[in-house]
Amino acid sequence: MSSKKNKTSYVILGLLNEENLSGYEIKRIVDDRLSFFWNESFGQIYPELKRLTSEGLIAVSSADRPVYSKQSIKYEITEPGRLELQEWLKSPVEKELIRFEILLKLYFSNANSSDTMLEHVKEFQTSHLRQQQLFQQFEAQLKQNIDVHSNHRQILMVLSFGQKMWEAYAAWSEETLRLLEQNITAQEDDTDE
Amino acid sequence: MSSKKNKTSYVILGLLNEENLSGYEIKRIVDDRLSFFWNESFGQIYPELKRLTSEGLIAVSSADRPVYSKQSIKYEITEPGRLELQEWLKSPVEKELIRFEILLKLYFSNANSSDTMLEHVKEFQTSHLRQQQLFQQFEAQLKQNIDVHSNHRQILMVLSFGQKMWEAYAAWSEETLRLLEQNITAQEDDTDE
DNA sequence: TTAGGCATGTAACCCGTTACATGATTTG
DNA sequence: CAAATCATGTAACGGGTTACATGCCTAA
Repeated sequence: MSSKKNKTSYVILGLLNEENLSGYEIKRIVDDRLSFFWNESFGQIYPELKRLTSEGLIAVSSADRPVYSKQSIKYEITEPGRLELQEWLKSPVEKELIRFEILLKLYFSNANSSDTMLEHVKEFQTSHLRQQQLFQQFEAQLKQNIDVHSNHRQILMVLSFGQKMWEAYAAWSEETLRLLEQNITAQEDDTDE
Repeated sequence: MSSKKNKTSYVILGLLNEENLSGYEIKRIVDDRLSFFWNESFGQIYPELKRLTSEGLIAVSSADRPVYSKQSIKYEITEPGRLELQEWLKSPVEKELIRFEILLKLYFSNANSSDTMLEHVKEFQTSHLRQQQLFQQFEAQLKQNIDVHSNHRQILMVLSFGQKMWEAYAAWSEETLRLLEQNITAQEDDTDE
């Protein structure tokens, strides 16, 4: 009911809606599966778990917490929590937040710094290629045992977004590397004269 | 020298490196030309201008501040400021920051909320199409009077990134809308039986 | 003359990361 | 048994948005 929560709370509610999890597990799932478009830190997750518990949107799961495994605290979503999640799903999507430092640097660079930018773009290219490959494994797994009754279809749509982004990154990297190399050769010809 | 400044300071230094500007003009330029991968608010710009001035990296430009136009304060970059900018250009690029709320919602949605998601994706599609068209105008302008001696080439590389992203957004939107529509029809068939 | 854009600035607040602290459990 | 990983949590700090306050200037 008391809407306008921070996004971390919805990440928690969304994940708990599927299965009972501890704070640590939530962090791992976000890192493993959502990291290409989202991230959370422990410093957000743990306090938020307490807050959501005090508000009754989630609860410590006694079923998942047998005496012999004390150190991990699993949480489960409550009915009010599910309602809150559904309401958020329907609310308007906020504009995405994007900050590409590499584009900022490129924008402020000039012909003289082409060699520096070349290195930056190369790094950009390889790091994204690595990330893309990791996600392709996950995608292949999902596609094999697709379950119509869970949200596998939705997850595939999300991964498809990532896939298209990475393709765009790759195409841009190659194009830009070519252009920067041209700049460098042109520069060298200049100084030769 | 005292490195590790916030990003706002480099945006300011980068823009002042091209021409003398006021805080208000800086904000407008960021909104007009960088908004697809960066943004700044007045609450960051004005205090940062003061800080950079007190550090001697920029200075109030007396030349650009004739008595008759008092209300606008133009700043110019200093030599130490240019050095600081060059150092930052060479430093490693920080990983980009991305948060797509629409993907979060899609990830946590299920077959039952396909109609809601359909609306969200439609909104996503049109808003990006609008933005893309605005930037295509700017790009066309730039390409006509390309100046080799300023950083026009670099700006075109940045715009090409945006172009490829928007193409990816468009392709994903269409693909996803089709899939969601399929979900909805399948759902209706289900309830018909 | 009044509305809208130009222009600067501050304060409150929220968000988010990082560093730190602590301890249990597992594995080589 | 030592190192890595699992696990929870807090505090400090810095980043960044929003709201607010103020006033000038210009064009309908």
